[in-house]
Amino acid sequence: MRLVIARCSVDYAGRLNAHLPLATRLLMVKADGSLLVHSDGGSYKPLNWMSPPCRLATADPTQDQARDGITQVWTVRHDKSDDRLTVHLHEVLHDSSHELGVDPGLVKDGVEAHLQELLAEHVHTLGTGYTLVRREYPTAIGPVDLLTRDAAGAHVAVEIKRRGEIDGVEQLTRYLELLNRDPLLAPVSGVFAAQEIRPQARVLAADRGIRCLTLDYDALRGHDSSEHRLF
Amino acid sequence: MRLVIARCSVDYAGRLNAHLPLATRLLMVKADGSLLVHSDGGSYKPLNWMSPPCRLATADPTQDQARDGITQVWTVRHDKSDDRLTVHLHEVLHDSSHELGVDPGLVKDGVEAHLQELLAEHVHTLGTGYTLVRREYPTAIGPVDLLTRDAAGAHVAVEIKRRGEIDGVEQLTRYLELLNRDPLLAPVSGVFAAQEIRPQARVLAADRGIRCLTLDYDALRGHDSSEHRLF
DNA sequence: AATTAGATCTCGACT
DNA sequence: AGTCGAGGTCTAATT
Repeated sequence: MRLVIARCSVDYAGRLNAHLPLATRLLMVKADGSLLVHSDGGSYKPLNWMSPPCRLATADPTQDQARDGITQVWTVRHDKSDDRLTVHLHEVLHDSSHELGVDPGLVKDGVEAHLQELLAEHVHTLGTGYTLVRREYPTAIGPVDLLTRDAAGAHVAVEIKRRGEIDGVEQLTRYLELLNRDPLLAPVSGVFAAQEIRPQARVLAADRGIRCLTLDYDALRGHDSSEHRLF
Repeated sequence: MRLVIARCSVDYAGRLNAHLPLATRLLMVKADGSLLVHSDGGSYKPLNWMSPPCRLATADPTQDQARDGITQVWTVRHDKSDDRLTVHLHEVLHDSSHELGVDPGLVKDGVEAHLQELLAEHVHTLGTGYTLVRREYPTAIGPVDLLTRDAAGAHVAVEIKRRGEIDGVEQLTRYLELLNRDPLLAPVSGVFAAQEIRPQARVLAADRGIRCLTLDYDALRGHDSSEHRLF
């Protein structure tokens, strides 16, 4: 990885055209030739970048460019498309290279799949006497996250999201419509379960006769009988 | 901006839990206290990060941690949530700080809205005798980019994209289906206009009887009567 | 503050 | 290789 701090202007041409006026920025050249242009604020997204696979070429300025104070011109071209990034460097304030090696990568925990797993394991969270029929119960338009029965034996379909938004309620509605056509299952009611449920989703769920359930991930995990931790 | 190259492990706890095993990485500390952890590959997304507003605290290792080879412990806490990022530094290979100043920011050009504006202005690009009915013609499922009439007075709906892909053709198909139900408009034909049209999209468009039109952005802009330039 | 739609989205899974 | 869905999505515009 090469790190360059430089006063520079940047132009991107590809899916759109974009221009960065002259200012001091970080230029990060990764081992695969990709380039990131970062300012000293904002979020994790660079101001400008070129994704791999791509190639970086550095060139001397033309006489005209040199007269304008440009000392180097970098051009990064994408291998597959005609996207290109052009950096005009005026002044290099720092330049260092570092050997990083291959990264072992990220280990994640706590995604939707895990919530489903946990809720399947602790189906009593839905209410006393609930039992699990199966996870990923298949329907014509895709699998329902959980199919359960309540204490009275009536079927209850559960849709699980990390963040409960309106489209999740729509999805569950479609499942319920389909499941209720099956005389062996009907009547099937619905539960919309999520760590956080948006007000609008709550309103729509209420309108559709769907119950909302806020999940406490840590509490569910705390009672996890298998007690398997990723780290 | 502070740039640190270090052998480190990283843990994130917040909306999910994630762990990065010990390896050499770039730690970028921005002026607003935000932290980005980058490897020497991948796209512009960091392996791990903390977005502003947040605060970075550095601490000495405990005796146990020091015994494990940890020389510094960084903790970044988000101001508004309880998200936190913990970095255990084992070996610092580089450490430099740089004054970047405020960035003037990105100037974008060539977005879909501008293409639409230009094509509306130069509706003859669609063919001789074409006239504009209106931009953003409303339908039940959303506005059609352009509704026009050809030289013979027949209606033509136009969908505009920067890059024409298959979903754009699907979108236009749905509009055409709807517009053709209106006896005052029918028959309505379609034009799929984009700077670049993918082969697959071309095939689907042909199958649906939709004409494809490749837009030359520079040419359209060159004839722009208003001649307003962003830069 | 909440919501919506777009992104040079990125990223992973599945076909 | 394409397609689909989710993301610690992020981001900006609009209500």
